[in-house]
Amino acid sequence: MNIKHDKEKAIQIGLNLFCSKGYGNVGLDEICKATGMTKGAFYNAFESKENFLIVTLESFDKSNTERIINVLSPNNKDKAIDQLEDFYAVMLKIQPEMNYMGCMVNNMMSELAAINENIANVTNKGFEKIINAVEPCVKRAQKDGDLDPNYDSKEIATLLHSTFYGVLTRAKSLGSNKKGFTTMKLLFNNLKTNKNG
Amino acid sequence: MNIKHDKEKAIQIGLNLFCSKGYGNVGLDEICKATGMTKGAFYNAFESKENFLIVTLESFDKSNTERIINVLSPNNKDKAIDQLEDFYAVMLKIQPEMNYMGCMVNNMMSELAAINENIANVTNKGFEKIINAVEPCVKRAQKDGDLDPNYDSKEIATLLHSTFYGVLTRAKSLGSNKKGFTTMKLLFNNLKTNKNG
DNA sequence: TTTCAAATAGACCGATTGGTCTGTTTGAAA
DNA sequence: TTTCAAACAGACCAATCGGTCTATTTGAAA
Repeated sequence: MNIKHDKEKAIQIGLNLFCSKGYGNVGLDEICKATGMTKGAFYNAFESKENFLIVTLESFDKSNTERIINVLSPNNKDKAIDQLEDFYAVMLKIQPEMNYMGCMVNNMMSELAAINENIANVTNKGFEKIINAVEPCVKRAQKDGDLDPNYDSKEIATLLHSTFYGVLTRAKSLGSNKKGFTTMKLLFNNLKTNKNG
Repeated sequence: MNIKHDKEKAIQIGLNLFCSKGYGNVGLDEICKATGMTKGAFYNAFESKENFLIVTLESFDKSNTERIINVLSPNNKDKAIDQLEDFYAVMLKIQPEMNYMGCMVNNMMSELAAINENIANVTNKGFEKIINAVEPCVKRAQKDGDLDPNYDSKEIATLLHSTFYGVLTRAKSLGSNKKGFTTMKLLFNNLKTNKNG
């Protein structure tokens, strides 16, 4: 009985639903319909809707962190600062085709952290992981002289991600990522030591 | 019969509830309990829960815009750049005592814009109003030589507010505004033309 | 004082929520 | 082939959702 595969698929579908519609706006019936599961199958695989959210969040966390580390790892072609700028540009670019899902950690943080301590803890840790994944590339950009080495690399990473979340939220609401590119570009231009870079 | 006063009070209470808990996480029973209204009184005063949200959003919009314009208006004491920096610092500082309400426009944008076109329109307009309220002060800071005049003032205002929303969201989740001050400070330091200002 | 529409109270409604429970199917191990 | 626990189907549940409805109260105008 290969149930592992179906469970993973369900997690992916849940991730899409939660990100594009929000946790409270998606009911169990919709989850079951979208995943092709019945209540029986769902509750055999997951403890509760909240547990499903947490499992889904952890799945996002893992794959997202891996992708960031992969995309921002040192290579011989790209400068660190360009990797950073490209990373956010690509993430923003794909939003329309992924239904403006944005960043699940931030989405759930915004919707649920204030009323659910459990989710607050998970999302806070998820945020921290993202920062830690971005930070090494920031540090390299600082060593390259493209970002000011006098600032803490983790704080720069935090600024990048905080701004990006604000940008994603507005893109989702506008149904357009166009203005977001300008905002991120402006942030990078101001962070760079060489303003004509 | 002076119902106007009660209605305004209800709007303020609703604003607090929606901002600190989210729209979907607050039911009509809770609204009625908090405002001291009955269902009868509530539905006599407002068309629906969604209409109540919109009225509440418009109320926030109005008072928020007025406050921004007031706080960021030219005066002989403060430089424009300091007004801007102080404004965001104060807004962040008061978050703990206002139950980390954050910015209602952004909160509702995040929670509802993707599934409710009506709310998306209202929040997009609200966002625009905020930017327009901040922009003149940015322009003065550019004239003062404290912000780079080569950038569009509205885009700088958009960057400020987008970052601030990311900061507010994380502060709410952490239950602490401490890290937020650092992030906003870092943004301002990088935006300023005189980095030792 | 009488009148009457507006305001209010709160029982009530159908729909939906997350979740449970019982019976059935499945498939690997014995 | 028999066995049996895990997986599954889906009817069912109490609680809650936003909202309605009728009876009652209110208070300014006549």
